[in-house]
Amino acid sequence: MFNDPSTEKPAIARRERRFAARWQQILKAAARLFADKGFHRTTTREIAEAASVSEGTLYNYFKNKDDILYGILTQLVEAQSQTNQPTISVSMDASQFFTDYLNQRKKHFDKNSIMMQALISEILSNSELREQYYSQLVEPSIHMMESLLRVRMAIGQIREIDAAQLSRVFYGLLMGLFLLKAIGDPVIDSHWDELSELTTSIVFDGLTPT
Amino acid sequence: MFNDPSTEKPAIARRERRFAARWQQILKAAARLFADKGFHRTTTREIAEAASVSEGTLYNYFKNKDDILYGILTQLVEAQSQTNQPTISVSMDASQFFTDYLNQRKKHFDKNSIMMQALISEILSNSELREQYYSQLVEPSIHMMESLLRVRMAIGQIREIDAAQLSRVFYGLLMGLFLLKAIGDPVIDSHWDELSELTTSIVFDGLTPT
Amino acid sequence: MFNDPSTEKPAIARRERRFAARWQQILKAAARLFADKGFHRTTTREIAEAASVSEGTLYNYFKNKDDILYGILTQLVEAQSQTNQPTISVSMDASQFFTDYLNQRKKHFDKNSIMMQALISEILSNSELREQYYSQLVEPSIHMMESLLRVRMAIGQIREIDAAQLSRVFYGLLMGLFLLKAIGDPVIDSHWDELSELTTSIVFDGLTPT
Amino acid sequence: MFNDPSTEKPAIARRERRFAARWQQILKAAARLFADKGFHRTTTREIAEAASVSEGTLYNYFKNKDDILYGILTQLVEAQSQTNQPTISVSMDASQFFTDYLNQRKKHFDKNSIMMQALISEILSNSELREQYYSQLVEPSIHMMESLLRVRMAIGQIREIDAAQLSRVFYGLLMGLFLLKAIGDPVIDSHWDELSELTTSIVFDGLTPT
DNA sequence: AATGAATGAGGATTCATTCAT
DNA sequence: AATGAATGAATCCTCATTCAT
Repeated sequence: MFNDPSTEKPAIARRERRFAARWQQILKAAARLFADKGFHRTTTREIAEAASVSEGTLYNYFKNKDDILYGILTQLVEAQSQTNQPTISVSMDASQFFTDYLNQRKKHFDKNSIMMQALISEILSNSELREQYYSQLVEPSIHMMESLLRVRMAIGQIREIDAAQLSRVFYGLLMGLFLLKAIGDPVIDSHWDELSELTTSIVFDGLTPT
Repeated sequence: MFNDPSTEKPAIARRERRFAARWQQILKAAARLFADKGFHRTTTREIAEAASVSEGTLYNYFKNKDDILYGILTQLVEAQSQTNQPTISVSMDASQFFTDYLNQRKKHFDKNSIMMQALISEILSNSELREQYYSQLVEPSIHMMESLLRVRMAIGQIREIDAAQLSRVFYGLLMGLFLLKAIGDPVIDSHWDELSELTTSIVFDGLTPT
Repeated sequence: MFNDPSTEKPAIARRERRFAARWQQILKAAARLFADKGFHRTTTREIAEAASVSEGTLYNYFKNKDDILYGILTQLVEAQSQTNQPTISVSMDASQFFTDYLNQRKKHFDKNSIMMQALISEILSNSELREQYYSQLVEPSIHMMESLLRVRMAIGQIREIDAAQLSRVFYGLLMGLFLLKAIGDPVIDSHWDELSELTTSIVFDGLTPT
Repeated sequence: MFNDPSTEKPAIARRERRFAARWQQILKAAARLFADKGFHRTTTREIAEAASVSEGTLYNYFKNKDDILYGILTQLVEAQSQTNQPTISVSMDASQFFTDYLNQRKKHFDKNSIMMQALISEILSNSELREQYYSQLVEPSIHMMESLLRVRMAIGQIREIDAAQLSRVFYGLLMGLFLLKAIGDPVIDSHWDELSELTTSIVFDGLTPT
């Protein structure tokens, strides 16, 4: 009788929004803790406290502790899919494009660094998570990079190299720098913002003196 | 009663060798398990079983479970200090030298990959271990690379770039490729042996078409 | 949402009562076991079983196994502080007063004998517990006894003796008799109720024949 | 052939003496540790170290850890049986006799206080040990005291009181004072040497003012 | 939907005892 | 007879998960 869709749907939407907000709130708290002390050293009690909810409530939003980890992955995938698209203009100068691309990746790292740090450690010791991480985050990135490189090669802006390998080398470089930062290297940390240009300079012009 | 060194010292030496052997045996077993399922998902019972000793025996060789981790680190440090020395001949062609260096690092990675995988995950979530890892393994490597680069710059074999940053970029590249392999990228895996040359080619000659 | 104190406070109070009840329930069970087989021979599993809770629940009420011991001490201190007050009427005949006092202590012993037996053994081998026991239970008792004695001396009901030492002798006597009972002496056990009078008779009239 | 008893027996005796010496050495070390930290908090490794022998050697001298405790008891029983005899002279003045007796007990306590402290805690939580302690140490002492008292009563030196109970009261008093000292009462500790006279004075002359 | 007490399986660690050398 | 490494049962405690309120 009272089921007026015009009032009911907003109610559902509101509930969904509330749910999503709480979900995020828990996720954020957990990510911060995972990044800080690692997944296994973080207790559900700590997560609950940090998220200002009770321990029981966690289980209304996540199936179990592992599920929070997968939630962070999902979040990261979404973040990346939003960042990736608006990147390229073929006409642009190749090295400028490359610097831009690196900067964009760096921005993405910076913005999501807590979630990435929350995951990275577990990725290396949890094979299921690792596979999902690879197929949902790493592979798409590499594939996109690969096809961008192919385009540049096709129009002669960069020389012909195995694009599959080249894209891996670049992706590896990015991960490596991120890792080195995470491990606490002071030089990387203090020059974090100049690294894109340095890398571009190395990669495009080479080390051979002119 | 009669402290005949010719009989007593060997007895002590034998004991020491037995101790070292057992220590290694446990360490190896633990490293394999840590690399496979992570430190926290590995139980002391599993380590004991894999090392064919009793659980109690573990504690005759290691203060606690964490101590095994530090033992692996110690082992890695030793392995690296043995690998690092015989590196360079200044006269050599710069890009050849670079390829050799990468190959040597790669060999080191390959030989100690289990121990590295055993550590890497924990490094990212255990700050004490991380600091030790950085100061005992990463920093020395980077410093060595840095001084090698300075020499090459001084003699004009490579152009002048901030050596501190450059060495980080290279070290990051190495770590990143190792990580990408650990994460299971098939392209990296199947071309693992060609990567040194590819990387040298990129880094020295650049991507710009000639 | 509406913080109606009339409903909220009782809820908290109810929780507190529930907590206190469980706390007591565990304490009682533990005290009985400690008194019977000693602290170290009692396992947390046994305590849990005897208290009809799970092992984990113990740790919602006590920080660790030692903490149960300190809980028993706390309980004893409270019991004593309630018993101690209603003791004296100065006008009373000195030996009558003394008998009354002994009887009162005896009643206290009897009522709390399980808790005392639970503690006594550990007190002798755990210095921190011993110090707390001394300062919270023994010393106050002795001090009270001492001041009572001083009053009686002042009004000439008992002769002048070092009150500090005298009160220790009495307190020691009480402890010794309690111990002798705990050790299982049959004579003490069967004459437990007459001991106050006997002791008074010895202490006041002396052993010298009249 | 070579079994010349005149040389063999001393050899055996020497071996026995060596055995007894080691046995004592271990016992002393253990008693000190038990007295200090309690039986359960003392490990066999600690005993071995304190006695300068290996852990395995302990088991050549004692069946198990408990057996060391019974060894201490045995030692104490011997010590007491040697102390007890040369005590009394009926002719002596009763209160002098009593002071002497207390002093002798006190000396015994002082001399064996470490062994007593080693045992006392366990006695209260180990029923088998307690029973042995009672029948071998407490009961004989009480019985001796009782018969001494009966003699004094018979000759009219002290008035007629139930000797069984009286001897318990005295024994309890002694134990209580010892306990109070063990618990760390400073007054008892600093007046330890005057307590015999004070006690005699109380017990013989009573508290009633003359 | 939220709470947090209760649960109990699981895990690291200790330690008395054994036994090969 | 002495040693001390090896053993593994036993124990305390933690923590993810459940469920009654």
